[in-house]
Amino acid sequence: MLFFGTYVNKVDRKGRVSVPAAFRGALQHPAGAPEAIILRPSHKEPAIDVFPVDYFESLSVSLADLDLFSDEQDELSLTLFASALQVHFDGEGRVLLPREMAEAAGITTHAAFVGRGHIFQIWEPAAAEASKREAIERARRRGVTLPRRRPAEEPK
Amino acid sequence: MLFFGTYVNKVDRKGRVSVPAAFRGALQHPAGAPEAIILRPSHKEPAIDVFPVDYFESLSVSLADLDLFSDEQDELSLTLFASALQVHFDGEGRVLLPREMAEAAGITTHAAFVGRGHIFQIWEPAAAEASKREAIERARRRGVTLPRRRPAEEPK
DNA sequence: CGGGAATACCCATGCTATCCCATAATGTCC
DNA sequence: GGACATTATGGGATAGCATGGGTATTCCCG
Repeated sequence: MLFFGTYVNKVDRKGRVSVPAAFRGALQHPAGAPEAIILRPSHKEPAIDVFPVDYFESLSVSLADLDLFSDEQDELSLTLFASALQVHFDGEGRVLLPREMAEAAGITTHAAFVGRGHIFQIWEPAAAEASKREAIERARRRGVTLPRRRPAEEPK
Repeated sequence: MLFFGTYVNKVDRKGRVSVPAAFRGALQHPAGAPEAIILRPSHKEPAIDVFPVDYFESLSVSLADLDLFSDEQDELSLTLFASALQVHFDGEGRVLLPREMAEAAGITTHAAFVGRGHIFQIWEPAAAEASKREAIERARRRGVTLPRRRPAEEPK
């Protein structure tokens, strides 16, 4: 399932937000209602990356193949797990935004849920809007098309 | 179950700290509440490595695959077992930090619990923060972010 | 053996997260 | 277009968590 579109929801005074129903639907847990999601501060943008639990687990499987005390395992496990958090839905489909992540993303009263395919992000709405605009502008200037494969790296 | 996230808890004057509830939950002991964990000074970082008892036991099994009396077996068994300690939870989910390990990690009034997948670590909070930041920075520079497969090796 | 320290067990407390119910707004189906 | 289901939101009550301290017990050193 993929995550599409942008939705802005309110953050209540307890720090809760409803995850858009469209996204909850895309989370379709095998056994009925989705239970939880994984949050992680985005390392490139002032936003929170959100992973479905099983997608995140597929990322972490590769770690199990690495030798326990290798440098590689060390570094990856630290970046992957140390700043990630699992949060659970309440009965109404809301989650509690971890204070620290919300602050880092500048989120206060409203949160923008931005679909990005296999994952989605949570932004401060104005920042999300600005970033989107900027990305579109950059893409236009560059004449980006739609590569079917991942480009080697960005020019800059 | 995996260990996620970073939590900072207070060390009381008797040297006790609450293990974060999220971690206790991940310890899921078959027979109800988790009983104990294994602590070991990390040999690469100023921190305490923490293993669930059964995971630690599974490590010792793989150790048995190495030739007895080989240098490798010798070295590993020494580092792995000689300085390891088992500590028990009290009724409130706290453990007593062994003085020596706490000192070696520079832990005084606060302890940071850092999830790393199958294990977690206990750090002095500022040191944990610094190390995490560094690892993320290094990973980003290498372009290794969230690999789904084991990266062959870094280009550079 | 006796005394002191370190440890384990117990209870108390403020705080936060979670559960549960209520309501308004929106969308859907026939 | 009207009845109903779903969604987003709000708030009160409760349970769980982190923390503090008192006290009994054990261990060790003399």
